Amino acid sequence: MKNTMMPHHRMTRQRQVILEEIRNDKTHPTADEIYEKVRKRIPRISMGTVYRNLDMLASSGLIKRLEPGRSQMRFDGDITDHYHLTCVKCGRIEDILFESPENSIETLERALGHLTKYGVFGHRLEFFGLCSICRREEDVTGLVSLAAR
Amino acid sequence: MKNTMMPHHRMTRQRQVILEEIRNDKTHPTADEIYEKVRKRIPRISMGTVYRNLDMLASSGLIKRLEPGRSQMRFDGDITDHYHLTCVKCGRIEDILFESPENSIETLERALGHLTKYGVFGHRLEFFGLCSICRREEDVTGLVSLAAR
DNA sequence: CTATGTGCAAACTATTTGCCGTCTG
DNA sequence: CAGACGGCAAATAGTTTGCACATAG
Repeated sequence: MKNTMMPHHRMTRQRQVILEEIRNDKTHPTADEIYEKVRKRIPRISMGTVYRNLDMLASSGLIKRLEPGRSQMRFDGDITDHYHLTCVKCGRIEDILFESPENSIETLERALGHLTKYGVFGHRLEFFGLCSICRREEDVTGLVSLAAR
Repeated sequence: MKNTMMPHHRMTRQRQVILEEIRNDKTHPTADEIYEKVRKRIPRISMGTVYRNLDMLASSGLIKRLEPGRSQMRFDGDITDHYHLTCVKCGRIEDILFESPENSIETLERALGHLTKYGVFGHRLEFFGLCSICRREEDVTGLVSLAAR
């Protein structure tokens, strides 16, 4: 009752290396950042191969495709459920790990759970703010005035 | 204590018509959909002008720029706070108006409110499911199996 | 008047694809 | 050894930009 006519996927060296590099990268890299890293190990690899593999790996669930509005796609080797913070200053994407007093994420997830009853199967929740690096630079200097996006 | 060196914006006919067309369109149109509509009223308008004005209108807050991952930008003349449902089948974007028993959105917003304490200024929350049109087609036939995205 | 905006066309960026030879299973 | 895959280069799609003229305020 499964795998009827499913194309068979091979684990080529290219695919293997791409997967490894994404898994070893906590920065949510773009396709060309991945390309550069992989190229150090497989110099003649092409961008087309990288994209094809990113597609394949994402649709088979081995990696996650992030889709920040506007800018390019980014990829995440961490496929466990978590949210991201997109930095409004530098564009970097960080994981959000709230162990807040209010357990906000749990409240959120509970609320989101209710929605599935109304025809919603999934959601994407993204946060905007300053990443840890930009927060440091910004310091007490000035608070960022943020147009809601 | 304001408007120091701010460029002055003119309300040209092009800008006016673009704004009108977006405001009269509940479908969250793409740039080229807007272009086609505007072209019926200003035949010689160019795509460049449409894009420049969409940028300007969005950054001045007169319209909202939606940024569905992958696909093109879409725009919304309704700038009041609301969430969207992106149809996983046809890509259409609908407004979500939950007046659910659990008041899920209120719970959500309350939870999201807490996060601002932790350096998050804004968020984007998108839902995935079937839009009203595709829901009708799908009928009782088959439930969509949805990879979490 | 003059800075802001327009039309046009060319440029750009990220991503996708066709072709054909290569290699995995 | 067949079908999946890779390299290469060209093609796309969406969006942006430089330029010279037009126009709102």
